[in-house]
Amino acid sequence: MTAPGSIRTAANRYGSLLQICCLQSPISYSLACPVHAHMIASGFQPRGHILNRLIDIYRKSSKLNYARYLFDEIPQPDIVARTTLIAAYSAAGDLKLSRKIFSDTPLRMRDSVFYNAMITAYSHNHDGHAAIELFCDMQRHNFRPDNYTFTSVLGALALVAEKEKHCQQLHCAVVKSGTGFVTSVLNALISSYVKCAASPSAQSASLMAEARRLFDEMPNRDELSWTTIITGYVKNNDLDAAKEFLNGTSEKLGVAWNAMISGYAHRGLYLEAFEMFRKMIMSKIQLDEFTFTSVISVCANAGCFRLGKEMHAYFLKTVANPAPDVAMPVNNALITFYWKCGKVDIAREIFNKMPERDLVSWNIILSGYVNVGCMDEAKFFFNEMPEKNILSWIIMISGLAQIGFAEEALKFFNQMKLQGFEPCDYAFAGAIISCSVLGSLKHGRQLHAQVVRYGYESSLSAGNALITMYARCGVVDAAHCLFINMPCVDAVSWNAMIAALGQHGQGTQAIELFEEMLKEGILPDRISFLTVISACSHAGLVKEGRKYFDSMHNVYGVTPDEEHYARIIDLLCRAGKFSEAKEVMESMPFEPGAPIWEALLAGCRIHGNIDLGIEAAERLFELKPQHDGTYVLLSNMYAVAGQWNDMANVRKLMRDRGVKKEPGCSWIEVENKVHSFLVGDANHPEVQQIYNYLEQLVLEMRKIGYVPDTKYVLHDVESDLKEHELSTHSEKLAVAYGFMKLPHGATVRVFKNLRICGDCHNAFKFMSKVVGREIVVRDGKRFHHFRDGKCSCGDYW
DNA sequence: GTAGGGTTAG
Repeated sequence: MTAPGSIRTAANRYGSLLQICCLQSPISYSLACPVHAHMIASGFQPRGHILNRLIDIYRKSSKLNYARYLFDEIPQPDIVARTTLIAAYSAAGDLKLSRKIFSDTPLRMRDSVFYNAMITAYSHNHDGHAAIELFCDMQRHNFRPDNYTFTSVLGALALVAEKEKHCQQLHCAVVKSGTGFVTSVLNALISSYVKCAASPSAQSASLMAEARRLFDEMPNRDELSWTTIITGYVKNNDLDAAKEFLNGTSEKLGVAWNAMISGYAHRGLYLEAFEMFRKMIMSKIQLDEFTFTSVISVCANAGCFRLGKEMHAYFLKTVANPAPDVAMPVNNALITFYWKCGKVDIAREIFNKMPERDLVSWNIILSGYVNVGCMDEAKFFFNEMPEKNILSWIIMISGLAQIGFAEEALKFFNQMKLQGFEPCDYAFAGAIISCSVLGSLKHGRQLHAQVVRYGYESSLSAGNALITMYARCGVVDAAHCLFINMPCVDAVSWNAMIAALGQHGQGTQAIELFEEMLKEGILPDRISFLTVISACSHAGLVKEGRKYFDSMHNVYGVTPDEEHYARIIDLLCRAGKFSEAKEVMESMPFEPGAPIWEALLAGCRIHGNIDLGIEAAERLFELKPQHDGTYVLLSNMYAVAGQWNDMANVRKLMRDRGVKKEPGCSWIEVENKVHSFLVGDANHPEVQQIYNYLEQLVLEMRKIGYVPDTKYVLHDVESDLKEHELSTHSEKLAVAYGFMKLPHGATVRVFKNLRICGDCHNAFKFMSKVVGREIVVRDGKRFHHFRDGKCSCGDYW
């Protein structure tokens, strides 16, 4: 046992030694360890400030277990030790342990600092309500709130729904407490008003005015006051006001400069962001990882590859040997930059070399692979992730949906829910888009109901996805109704609705909507022009389509790209205006690629323009020798013209090159299940009943004038065999199945992967009359609504 | 022993 007289000496020595450990930067765990070991070996029991210092060293060295162990060993830990540990666990994200220590502490031991630490713990761990409640609680127990209390509890305001009410109440409490002139408290109050102003549907102007009044009347302003008001204006979209304040101070406010750069970046004002960065260097403001992160992200979004690479080099030069937590966000931005510039390999290299990665790093590399369509790589990273958040799932779901892997996307959506993630509006959007790919109206409607139940009715992403879903499932009226009732819409919503009308052959209405969008002051983007020109093309509105195409560059400054040219050539060729189409092709500032020749070939097939068709096909054979569509279109053209030898040659060429024709497949949703059919299907369990039903139906149709058009059977076979083959086309089987199984009178909605066949198109007109119900067919390109013997496309397709 | 501002992923 140590003699009583030497305890104090020992305590002093240990105290001094630990102080030396604390003075190291970073705090030296390796020095503290032997000191602590010596205490244990000599039987010295640390108390008071020695104990607290040890706990502090362990927590700052991320050795929370040791800190906890020490704490548990003490019979009566004092309030300082308790407060330190609450803060330590809170910083480590363990709110449970913080709360345990808090509630294990008897009321008579507590003080204001102790309460402050717990309020901060709640605030840092996203429980705003608990923070506010504890603030009230401490006052009920007669603990006086101080500067720290107010800055902490005001910080928690951002997390709660009724910010404004709480903000005003806390403002009153501040005044009552006598801390209303303390700079730090005023800074926190200003920051709270700013956050209230920035929340949606708030009276932003008056709240910002209040923030401004507080700032103007401050007796003393520090750097933080300036930073708070400047970033406040940035958050509330008033970059000009922010700039004015920044120019109005001589303080070197790195944080405010960084906020301005990212403010410009978020609004797509890349030039202003770069200008800010340049001025920042000129003003000799210290650049930090936040600066580089924002600027590199600007380079990524603006597509400035060379500048981005220079920034990369500049960062490595400016910040030598950055600590992992400094380098991480910059590396994350760099990974985004490289994959957005098409250099996924470099992105991966940076990812692999990072000493530490966070969830953001993983999500970025995931989106990189999803965006270049490498789903196998994406899945690999997804499975390797040490942890996932909702965004990780959204990246996978929407990525799969976008490349048409709809069933798999829905599987991911369900798996996400099973793993306890509550779907957000973006997750719903991915799942809803998948339903639109599948044509699964029933599932889409169920998801719509869930969107409402989860409170995402007003969400743009979910709403836009729902418009697309209803339209692509054939219910264009529902899409329109949704569009009209959306509380706020963006260019994407308008584009989705214009596309919906266009695909359903309502070209005039599509144009009207496009004009309405212009009147509303929404600037059309490249997608708007793609959709409106397509709408004109489907409806044969040549003059109008031409007008929009010409205006896009001249009036709206949107440079037409290859896709736009392909659509205008499609429009002209469908209308048989081949010389005009040729003129447009010659005016293009680039060599025609596959999309252009494909549009030309499709038009040639419709009008039997064999010579030009051959030219287009030959170019496509060079550009995309493995694409089945070219061979099929060309051989169909020969077949229609009765040139059987030429047709046989094309088929032979296809065989020799090992090109397989994508089989025609049609599907229909019946009672929550998707039934799919191939031509001459023999696999469906009820196929015999379907053939029998069709046979009877065709007899009825013949009575009112239906004659099978055998030119659509593209083999040189006997005529009655041709007729038989026609009657087994996949779309006919699916429609017949719909008649048999759906409730009497219900619209039959059928989907086909390829273009609808000409005889089927004709047959469905007769069927709609004989059976007296509507048939809607979505083929690879557009919709056909058959009603009372007519089709909505007016036979222009 | 306790606080307050800025960044990167859809």
